[in-house]
Amino acid sequence: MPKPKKKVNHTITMRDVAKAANVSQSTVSRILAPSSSLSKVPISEETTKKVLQVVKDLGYHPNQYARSLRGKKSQMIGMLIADISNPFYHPMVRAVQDVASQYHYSVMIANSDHLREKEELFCESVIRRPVDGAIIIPYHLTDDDLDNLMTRTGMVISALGNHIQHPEIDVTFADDTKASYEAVQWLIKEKGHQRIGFICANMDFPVSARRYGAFQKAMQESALLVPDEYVICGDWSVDNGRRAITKLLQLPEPPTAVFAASDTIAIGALEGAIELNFHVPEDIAIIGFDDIPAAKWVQPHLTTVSQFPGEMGALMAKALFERIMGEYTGTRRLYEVPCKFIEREST
Amino acid sequence: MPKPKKKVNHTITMRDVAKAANVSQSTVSRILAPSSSLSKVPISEETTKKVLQVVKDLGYHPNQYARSLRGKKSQMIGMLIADISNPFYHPMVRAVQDVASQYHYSVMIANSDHLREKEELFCESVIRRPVDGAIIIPYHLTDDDLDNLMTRTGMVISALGNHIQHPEIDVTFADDTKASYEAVQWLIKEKGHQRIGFICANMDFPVSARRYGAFQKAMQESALLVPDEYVICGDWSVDNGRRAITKLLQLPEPPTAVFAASDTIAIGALEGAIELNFHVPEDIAIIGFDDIPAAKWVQPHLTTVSQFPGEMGALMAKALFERIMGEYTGTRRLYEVPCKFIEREST
DNA sequence: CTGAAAGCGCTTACAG
DNA sequence: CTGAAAGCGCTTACAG
Repeated sequence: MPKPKKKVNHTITMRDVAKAANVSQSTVSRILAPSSSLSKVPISEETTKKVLQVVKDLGYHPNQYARSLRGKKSQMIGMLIADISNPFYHPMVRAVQDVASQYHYSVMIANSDHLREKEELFCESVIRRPVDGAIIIPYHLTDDDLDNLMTRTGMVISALGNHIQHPEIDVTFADDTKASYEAVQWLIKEKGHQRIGFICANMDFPVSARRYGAFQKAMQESALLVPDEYVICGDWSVDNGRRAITKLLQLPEPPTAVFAASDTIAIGALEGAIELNFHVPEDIAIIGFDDIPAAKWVQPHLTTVSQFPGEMGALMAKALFERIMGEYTGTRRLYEVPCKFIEREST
Repeated sequence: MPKPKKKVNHTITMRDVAKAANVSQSTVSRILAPSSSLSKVPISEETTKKVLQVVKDLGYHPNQYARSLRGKKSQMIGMLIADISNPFYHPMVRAVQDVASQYHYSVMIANSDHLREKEELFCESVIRRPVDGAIIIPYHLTDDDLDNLMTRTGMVISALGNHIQHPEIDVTFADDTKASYEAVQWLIKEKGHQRIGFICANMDFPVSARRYGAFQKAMQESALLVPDEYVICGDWSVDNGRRAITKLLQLPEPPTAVFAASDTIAIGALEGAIELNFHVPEDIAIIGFDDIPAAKWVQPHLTTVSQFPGEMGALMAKALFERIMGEYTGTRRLYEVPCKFIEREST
């Protein structure tokens, strides 16, 4: 255990390195600058070697705040997600962090909780502490908001969700509309269901609305009626699924299948149905969405639609860094990541 | 859709505000500085009002890099965890983020993956970009490493795990040794098990070693023998649990109960056992550790030990901010968070 | 109560 | 190939 020594706390600066190596600060800077390799200014190999040795001996690390202030690069990206506790985001966050660390970038993560207020807070915080780029999953933020952010800070943006139309923002999105449509169609055609319910979060979420639209389209194409009581909105929680299924199963004429807009909702529905002594899938079939790890841990294993958030995260990050590094400067690119239907035991 | 306008990108600075309000930059700074409320220097109410109005009109936000460079505060904390994809950390990360945002602080998260190399990378990155404090879950980092970090950057640290002994680092820890001991004892005394296996990650993890020690202690006190084959180490994954249980159940004399050092391992064990047509808990009882959400989704619902990572995160963050704010400056504080045994159906 | 000035640790034209 | 100097946007003694 180290004994409490007084804090000398003499920060080692570039000047110290320069002094110790008998060169000017400019020279040290040129050698250490991230752009030094591509720099026009050549440095003698001898000097470089000497300086690098001193840097190592002193354990010097350049102060990033000074760099950010003086130069334009912050070596940091921001990431705005809804909620770090949502399992859907984990592979995505992890993928982004991994790509970032390849570039020696740090990631600052903020949660919006789907609240406009917190999304705006994020914008403010990247204005105060400009980042080189941001990966954003916008719910309330509009193209104009993002445009404002970009012109104001000069940062580049990579977004999730094809409701973003800004000409300079790369967009990655899951083809969940098609996947939802096909899943419902599968319930009808392959499994012979006629009465199908739909449980989702609030329709304010583009996601909810998209999947609801797809659900309705599939039903209508088979000339199937969806009574109002068959559609229940709430939030993304397990509890919402449990409450919803309880309501549905107590209907005079309950549905024989349910399409849930997320696995957490579906798992709640599964639990609720079992608690009410219904058999899944015999009495009631359940389809989820996302394929979170727990989907294959529950009994019966959940039929669901896999979304590849890790892949989406990697795509967003790659697109972002291509722009940050100046490797791409054109108009927006669209990355569609197909979903995959996974039949398990709950249907 | 906003049309591509050329980037004027004139950063609004404090000088702009000063000019517009007809005061000096110093005055603007005094009014906006985070410490302004407690500042010794008084400002006339009129000036304050005028400046604040201009700030609002211009949409000015102070540049945090300049602040960090000039002053000592960065308005940012670092957080080092093993892996953001591990469900155990989610409530903890979330709690930390929530406390931080109350103080208008941002959180920079880094994953160590339990790798010394990545833990050192974290240290380097907070030297380059000094934060006011850090929440660290150290595996390889020693008291000396942390001491070095503190004296070098002046930051304060709050850590998880009572293997950290540094006199100035507040430590939060779960009482998992006692909880493990009691869980195993419960299997013996209440459930009458004599042959109990133990599955964990690598013994290099203090966590593995602690829980293994507690397991052995409980067994020995009941004069129960633990054959070497009953103890299987690997990693924290579901797969490890599945592989381990397969080995255990194929032993000539398999255990009748298994204590898994994490829920993910336990869930793998559960799946593996069921795949081999064993009944849980009749043929083999399984106890996990952590109480991740999925513990109550699997069938049979997993008996486990709850760990309250959210509470631990909140405690660590609170302790940290007390030091950052200068409200506490004394020697290290210890926060022991008791675990809670949760009997469900897998035992 | 307010302002002029120095300086935080860097990068980058400008000179040589 | 290298150095002296200006300046990024702030905060904070130092003066008044």
